[in-house]
Formats: sequence, structure tokens, C-alpha cells
Amino acid sequence: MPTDRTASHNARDIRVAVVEDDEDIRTAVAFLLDDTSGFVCAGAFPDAESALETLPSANADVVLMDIALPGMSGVDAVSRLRAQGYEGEIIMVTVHKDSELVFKSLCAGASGYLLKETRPARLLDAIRDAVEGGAPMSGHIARKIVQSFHRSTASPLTGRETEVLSKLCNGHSYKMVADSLCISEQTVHHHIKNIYRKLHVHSKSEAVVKAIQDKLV
Amino acid sequence: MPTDRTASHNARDIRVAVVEDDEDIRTAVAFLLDDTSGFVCAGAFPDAESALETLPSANADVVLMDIALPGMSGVDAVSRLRAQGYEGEIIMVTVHKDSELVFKSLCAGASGYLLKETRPARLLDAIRDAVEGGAPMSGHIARKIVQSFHRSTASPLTGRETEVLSKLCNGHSYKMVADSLCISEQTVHHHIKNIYRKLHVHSKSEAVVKAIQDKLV
DNA sequence: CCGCGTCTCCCCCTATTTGGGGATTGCGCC
DNA sequence: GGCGCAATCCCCAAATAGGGGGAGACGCGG
Repeated sequence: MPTDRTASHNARDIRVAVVEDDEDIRTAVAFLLDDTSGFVCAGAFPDAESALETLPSANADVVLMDIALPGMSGVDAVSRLRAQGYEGEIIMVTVHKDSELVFKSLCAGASGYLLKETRPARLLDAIRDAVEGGAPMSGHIARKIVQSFHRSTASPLTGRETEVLSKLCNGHSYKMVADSLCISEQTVHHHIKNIYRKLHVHSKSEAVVKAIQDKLV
Repeated sequence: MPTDRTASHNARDIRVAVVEDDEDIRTAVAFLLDDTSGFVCAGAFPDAESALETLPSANADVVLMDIALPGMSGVDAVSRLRAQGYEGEIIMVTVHKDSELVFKSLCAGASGYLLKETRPARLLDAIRDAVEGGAPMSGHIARKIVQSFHRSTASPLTGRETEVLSKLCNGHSYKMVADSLCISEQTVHHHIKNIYRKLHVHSKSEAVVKAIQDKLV
């Protein structure tokens, strides 16, 4: 693959926009893109506000988004971009390994999440991966995401209680749980009382939320 | 990196077990592992039952698990393995792109998910990635997982209704919602009636479940 | 300007849920 | 055998939730 300094660009190049407040990094990435055959920098912005204003007309296939920006955060910028109708790929590129930010970014509509320690060649791979329908992620980030699916191993609930709770999570009432488990409504009542005590909650919906959060079902 | 046919193995090799009913594939992977410096095959099993019996004593760092097995499925095998206390990495290796199986596998305790089209060199990379704390996934699988986090763009609810619903998802009662939004309980009641009508549900817990499933909050 | 949707508040009533008490059976474990 | 635990069933009282009606205020667009 040619990587000459004066790479000529054409319509099939991947158009990449960069949102990054550190000027050194921003220009370095822009140069990297423009100097690599198959890529072209479609815009470089130092903050979310200017990106939101100009990006809609930049026709970018991919946006590289920093999280720590002056003013609006990168996560909020992703939400706004999606609200504007932007449908390209958005890859977060940040130093933050913090789980909260990872999940917030994905919920907001990011397609990938790279740490800034990512090397240039890997960054270009990630961009290609994203446009080909993948979801580029740094290793430990991917693990965090996968772990968020894992069922809790140690539950304080008994087998029957877990069954009842899972029925509640399907939206069942006491009566419906009783029917579907073939026990009396009083027994369901009893199990639910124990569930509430063990989970430290006082209502069906609290129990459902906790069950989903703690992956008890 | 040496890859001689008679690779000698030592204690620092990655111990990999294979569960795969196709004999050709199973032996090919076993040979690949034993022939590659840094890896050693710690067991090869044609079905889940024999794997569950022998794996605990095999001391495997990584298990490659097929999903379509005769008898117990690979997903159930993962659950059982985790229930047995196995704490190594488990990578699903399968032809199934079906979302349901992907999520079920991750919930059961898998650390990665590769499609069988994965090439040998990439397979070895994935095993290394897993032991180093990553979560190897084929591109389209990773995208499915990431997309499962994305907030729904089009909600039938109004802004206020969404606020109320999100309070319900935090386990609030009518009174608590009223207090935290500084409106009367009657108004909360009214919003909730509208939410129920729009979401086609008839109880708080059903609404909470639907909100989480449809990513309305 | 007038309708439509949103948000606010109020009335009514019934059904469901919540929290407390207690009792019995069976099962495994020391 | 006795103990604890899980699971089943029962009674009661109060709080909450669900479903129906109506009504006023505000803003936005035809």
C-alpha cells in the first residue's frame, strides 16, 4: 500500500473528521490521515461546538471524538450529533478507561472506543474496521463491555425466589406469577416479601430494577 | 517467533482446551496449538459432557467452545463451567451470527466470540488477547454488542413522560416522582396513565422493563 | 384565531401491593 | 433426632397503584 507524502485522494477515500482539543495531536492525526492512501481528513475541530456546526456539511464517514473537551463533553457531542441525524461511525479516542464514560459513550451512539495509547497503524485499522461494520475497541475496554453482560454468580436469593423475581421482570402480577408457577398467591406474596428483604427494596419496580442491574435474572 | 514442528512446551505456554464436535476441526486446532510456540493444547473434547468432566483437572487458561454440540449446547456448557468455578477465559468459536446466541453466551460467562471463518493466525491472536485481559470478537459481533447499548432515537413519549419514566426506572413511587419533579401526585398519575397507554403496558414494572428493553431512558 | 398537544390539577372508585403476624411440610446436615 | 432452610399455605390492615371521568393554561402551527 502506497503511503507517499503527496497521496492523492479520490471519492473512495474514507473521510475522517477529528474532534480533539490538543492542537499537536489534532494536527498530527490530520496529517496522518492526509498522508495515508485511502484516508482523507474531512475536518479537524478543537471543540464540540464548532464540530456540531460544521460536521453536517463535512460528509464524514467517521468521526474521531475526544471525550475531555473544553465546553461540551465528547459524550454529549455524540448525543447531539446523533440527534442531528448523523449516521456515520463515531469512534471515541480518549485517555479515560473509566467504565462510566465507556458505557455513556456507547449509549449516546458511539461505534467504537479507543484509548489514546493506540498506535497510528492500529488507529487506521480501527477506522477501516468501523466503516466495514465492526466496532473497534481497545482490549480492556472490550472486556469491560463483555463483563457487563455476565450473570451474577453469587445471588442471595433461593432458586424459587429467583424464579419469582424473573416473572416480576416479565411484568407479571402476583396472580400471574402464582398461575405460571402453579402455587397460591399467598406463597408468591411470601417469596416476594423475602426477596424485598434480601434486596433491600420495598416495591416491585425497585426489585425489577435491582434484578436487572445486579444481573440476578 | 519460532514455529517449528516440534515446538517444546514449558510452564509459561498458554494452555488451551478445545470443545468441538467436528473431528477434523478439533484435531486441526489441537495440532495448530501444539505446533505453535507459546501455546499447548490442554485437552480436546467432542462434546460438552466429557469437557465438563475432565476440564477441571486440565488447568486450561483458555477454552475454545463450539456452540452447536451434540447433547448439551456450548452455551449451557459455559454456564456449567462457571458454576463449577472455572475462572479462565472462554472463547466461543462458532458459525452462528445469531444475536440471541451471542448475548446468551456472554451472559453465561464467555470472554470472547469468534466466527469459525476466523483464520488460524487471528485465532492465536485472539487467545493471546483473551489471556491479556481483552475480549476478542469478530467485527460484526462486536458491532452487535455495541449497538445493544445505543439509546432509542424515536420515542413515542413526550419529554415530561420520559422524565417520569426514568424516575420509575430508579424505583420511585408516585409520591417520590411528584416530589422530585415538583408536581402534584395527580399529575404524575396522569403522565403514567399516558405512558402506559403509549407503551401498551398496565403496571409500573412492565413499564420499567419495556423502558430498559427499548432503551427509552 | 382556533385546534392540537402538552402539562398541570382535581374528583371518583376498585384492584393490587406491601408489611406484619403465624403454621405446616420436607429436606439435608451435624 | 434436632436444627435450620426452603417452600407451601393462611389471616389481617394499610398504603399504593390503576382506570375512568373532567378542566384550565400554555405554546405552536395551520
